[in-house]
Amino acid sequence: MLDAAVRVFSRRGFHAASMDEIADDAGISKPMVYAYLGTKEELFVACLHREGTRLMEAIAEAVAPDLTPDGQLWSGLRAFFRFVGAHRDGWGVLYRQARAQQPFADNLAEMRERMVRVVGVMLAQALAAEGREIRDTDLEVMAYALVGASESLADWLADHPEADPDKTATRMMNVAWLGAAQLLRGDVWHPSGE
Amino acid sequence: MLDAAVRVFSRRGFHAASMDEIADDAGISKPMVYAYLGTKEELFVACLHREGTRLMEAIAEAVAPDLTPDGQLWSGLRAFFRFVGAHRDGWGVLYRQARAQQPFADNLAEMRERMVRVVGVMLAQALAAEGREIRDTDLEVMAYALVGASESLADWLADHPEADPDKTATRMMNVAWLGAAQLLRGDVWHPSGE
Amino acid sequence: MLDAAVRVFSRRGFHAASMDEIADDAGISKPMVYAYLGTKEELFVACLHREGTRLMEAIAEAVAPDLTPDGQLWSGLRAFFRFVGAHRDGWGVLYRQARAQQPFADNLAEMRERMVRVVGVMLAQALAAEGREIRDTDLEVMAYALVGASESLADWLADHPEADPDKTATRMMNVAWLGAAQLLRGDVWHPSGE
Amino acid sequence: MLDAAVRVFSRRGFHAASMDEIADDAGISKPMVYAYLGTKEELFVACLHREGTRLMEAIAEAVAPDLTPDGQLWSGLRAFFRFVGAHRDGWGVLYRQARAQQPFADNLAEMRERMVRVVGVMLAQALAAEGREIRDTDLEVMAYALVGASESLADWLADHPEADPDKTATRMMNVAWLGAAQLLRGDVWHPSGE
DNA sequence: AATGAATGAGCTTTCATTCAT
DNA sequence: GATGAATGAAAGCTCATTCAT
Repeated sequence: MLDAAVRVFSRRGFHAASMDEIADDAGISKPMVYAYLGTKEELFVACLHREGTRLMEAIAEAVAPDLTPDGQLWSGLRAFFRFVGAHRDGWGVLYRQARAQQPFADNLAEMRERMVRVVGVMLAQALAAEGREIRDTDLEVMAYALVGASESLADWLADHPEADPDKTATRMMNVAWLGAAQLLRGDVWHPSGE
Repeated sequence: MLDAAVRVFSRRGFHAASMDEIADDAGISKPMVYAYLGTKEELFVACLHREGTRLMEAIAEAVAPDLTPDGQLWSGLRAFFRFVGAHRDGWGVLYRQARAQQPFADNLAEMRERMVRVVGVMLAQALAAEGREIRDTDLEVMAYALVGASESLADWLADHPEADPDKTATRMMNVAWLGAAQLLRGDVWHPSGE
Repeated sequence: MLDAAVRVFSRRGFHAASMDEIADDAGISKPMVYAYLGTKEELFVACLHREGTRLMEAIAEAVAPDLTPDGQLWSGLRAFFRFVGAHRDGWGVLYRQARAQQPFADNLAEMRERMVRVVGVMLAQALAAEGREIRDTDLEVMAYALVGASESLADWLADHPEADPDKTATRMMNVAWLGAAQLLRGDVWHPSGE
Repeated sequence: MLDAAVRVFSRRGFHAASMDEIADDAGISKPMVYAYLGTKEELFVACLHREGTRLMEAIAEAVAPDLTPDGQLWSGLRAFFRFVGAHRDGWGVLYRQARAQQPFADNLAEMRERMVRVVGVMLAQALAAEGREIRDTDLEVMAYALVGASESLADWLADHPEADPDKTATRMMNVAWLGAAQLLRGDVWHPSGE
């Protein structure tokens, strides 16, 4: 039943989507939508929540704890891009929508935090394995950058229907891991002469 | 006068923003807004255009052609994060809004393409300097990832008013450049055993 | 429910009539008006159509094909003036409004054409009965004049609530038929000495 | 200066005409329009008045008191149709407009009354010349019918730019005068068997 | 004397939301 | 329990009308 809502929100965007169309698409009457899922905002949050959960589960399932750090990252990225590839409409637009509609910024922020935390843990483990450490803020920002780069490529993937999710994941891995690997080794770039 | 519009669009989002509120915020009457800037859509495009131009100029001004590749990237990133830090509203309108509102996706896409192209050129120059080359698609995707990571950190910066733009730029540089440097040297990560 | 619309359009004119007033007058809420009858223009066309159809039917019903030509004309005129007398509002909408509002001129023109054609056929039959004939343009203009005279008297009737429709019809018949009868006999007036 | 107003009212209709366009067309600024001619309604009345006066004058000038009754009618009709032919826009639309806009109904009614009275006088003179008389109401209605038929043909003329005013006048004369002549002779049509 | 700039008020239209059946 | 019917509220946009220069 949420499927209809996701479809319509994806197709039209949050504001342009009308409860009429959602009810129609779901094959039930409008009052039922209100009875089961409440306000339009609540409905959107519900969509967001479900899609977010599914994504998280898909990734969590893929990241086996016994893998090496780069193996974990790779598995996670691949799962992520596969999910986006399979739910181009749902994910891409839900995400893009949520980012733009102030009222949902918090819901989204929370989701992103969770992803950032997961990535952060991976990085921390990798660091520990190398016997090195890094400031928490740096870790967070780095994780942010990786998540952001992934989101951006996810957008790119959603806009290029013919693109291959796995290949996209490989590319992201190259950008991410090689950079990260350097950092993990202690190589640090800093502005020269300042 | 566009300032008010940028503020309100950023605060509310495109749809939720009402022309009444924009007029109020600007301290003029609604008909004046229409007289000077036309339709709500045209108004938004005008905001988009101005903010985009400002951002581009800020970056272009910073990137001196006689710098080394990493010097260019660093200058560009620093200018970018400084701009975002100083124009949080503008950034909100530019990216968070425009990305989600179908009608403006094109305007935004064009701008992003320009940035991606600029970054791509930098990378290509660096490659040439090393005597190496890379497939165009890979270049594009890589540039996309860098731009995306920057956008994401920009969001982070916009949400953390106390954060320092220059420090954020440095962090981004670390993620970006070290990773890129590896790639430029020919190191390629690929899924093992698949 | 169209009744309210006809009343208000007749009272205010197309432009000056507000959907609010129509909804009020109908005792329902504005969105209902839109749900049932669509746009203001569509609503007006609907009014036009209904009133026009009613008028045509009233006349068609009255004009029995087995009557003599003057009997037909008389029956038609009587039906016409009775209708106008009974539906003063409707008449107002039909003619006074539609004639002036460019977008509806066509709808009206079509109806008037139908009336002109009917009158033209009557005249032609009468001519044939007398073994005479007349140029088509003359016929059309004559029919036009008769229809116009009738419309004018209809206006007069609509403005004089105490006037008797049948008497008005008789008067119109006198003007119309005696003049026509002359013409049919071949008497033609022409400017002397020119 | 009224010319511009007449042009614009003709082109657009009363409501659709904007004061901006009128001022533009007149080559002066809007406040001047208000200074010289007042409200939009007042402006329209002024147009109506001027056009009406011109029409009346054109007719009055043509109707010499020493003519025979049919000579007077003919001269009047010819002047009328010539005027309409020469001012197709102005007259046709002003008239059609005024008829539809409630607020101006009175102004228009007054003008029409004047014409009816003039025609009535002609008919009464003709009657007197024949030594016959007729009830006042009948006279009025007859005059109304003639005026109405003329208006209708004027509309027709305004819509057929290639039509010849004098020919139209002749046709109207045929319809009008032959019918009237009969009536003047005492021939009266009345519903048979009722 | 003439105008550019400004606005209050109003109109059509659309929805999220709820009764009454 | 489910719905067709209904509405309050608001939004975009326009225009007759007037100041302040």
